[in-house]
Amino acid sequence: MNTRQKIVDQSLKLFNERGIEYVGLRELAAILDIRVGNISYYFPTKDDLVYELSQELSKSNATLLRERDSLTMIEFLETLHKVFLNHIKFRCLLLSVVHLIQQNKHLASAYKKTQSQRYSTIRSNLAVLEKAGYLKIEYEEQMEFLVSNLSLVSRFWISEAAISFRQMSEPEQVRYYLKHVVQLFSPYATAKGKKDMQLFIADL
Amino acid sequence: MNTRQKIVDQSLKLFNERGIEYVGLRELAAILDIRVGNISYYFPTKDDLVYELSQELSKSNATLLRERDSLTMIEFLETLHKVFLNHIKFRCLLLSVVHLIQQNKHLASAYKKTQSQRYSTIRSNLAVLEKAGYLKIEYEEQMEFLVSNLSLVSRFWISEAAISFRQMSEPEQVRYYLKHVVQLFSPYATAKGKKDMQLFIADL
DNA sequence: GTCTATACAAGGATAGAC
DNA sequence: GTCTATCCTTGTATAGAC
Repeated sequence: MNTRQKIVDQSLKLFNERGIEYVGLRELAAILDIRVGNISYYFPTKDDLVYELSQELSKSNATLLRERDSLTMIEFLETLHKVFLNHIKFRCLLLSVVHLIQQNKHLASAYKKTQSQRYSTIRSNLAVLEKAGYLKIEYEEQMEFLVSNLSLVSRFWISEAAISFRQMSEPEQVRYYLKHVVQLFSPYATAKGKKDMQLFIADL
Repeated sequence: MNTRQKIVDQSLKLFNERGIEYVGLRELAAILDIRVGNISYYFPTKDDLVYELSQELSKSNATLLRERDSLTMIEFLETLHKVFLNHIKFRCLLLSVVHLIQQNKHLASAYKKTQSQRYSTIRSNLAVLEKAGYLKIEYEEQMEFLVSNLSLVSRFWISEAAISFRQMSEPEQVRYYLKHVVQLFSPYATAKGKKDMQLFIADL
């Protein structure tokens, strides 16, 4: 494996373990048995390295979340499951998302684009689920709320878990928040939708 | 005003403006026209200063959030409004809550205590609202969900606003998320509860 | 193109003079 | 109670070896 890839892989590992802000470049270099300047060669600043990681997360989520012509409730929830697993893989980014966006201009503008796209994709998916008879959404406000709450939970579930559910294993945390999302959708689900949700929970 | 208090006040101001991690003690000292060592005299470490701020937030929230024998839906929402205003006053803490808890042992153990207390207070308040005929909660899972989602939104609304709604003024942000919470409770509200919620929104 | 060595500024922390 | 001087660590920049 080339040096660049080694840096990316090892930094993700360390950042996930201890937080981006608390892993120094010298420590990263020491573990890879290279010198700091060598990291700077591939990534002039630490922000550039973090940006690279953020792009990997963004790409792998983009392949999961896309607009669909047809979609079952099960498929929707399974996609969300995969997105949550991706969040675990890049947990350091989600734990620092606020600071990163405030400090890392490059990352911020990329994030802004993906987020507004993500938002409308979720909305479109929910609309498809309604047409297919899984959801019953009466007012625009309800749609707005569901998209908004789902976005907030998706962004911050891992932060809350880090604070409040450290004793739980990662798969347990994922299950907990997936059930949480199912509960969020419950009041807006048809009988057909509820059946799918129960099946999904049972398989979890 | 004594030096200690000046340090607390000015640090909160600066931390809120630019983030705890990005305000140096030298800069804080310069603005107060004192020297770094003088800050260290009152607060041996930066963490100690931040801990002091966290205690102020904790205290002022504790006077707002307490278990009640009787409670109207309006009162409940007005309390939440005040809590959200408090969050704005100490926004630097909420924006860094994850890192603070992971790094600041003192703060972490204090937070753990208040949080579990907060959780059961919210649950108790919702139970009172149900008894008073504002809410209709059928399963324990629904109660669990409401408490859990309300906690998550309360903790992270300000982080999400910082990322996604920077163009909105602070009062607009507060209104947005209060409406969000009302929407969250809507499916579980009785006619009586819905009436109160509409009144609350109208007065916002 | 790849990597090392080294220097620099800024941050928090601390010992000791007054 | 206040301040100076100093230490150590971090991110960053760059000159130069191969």
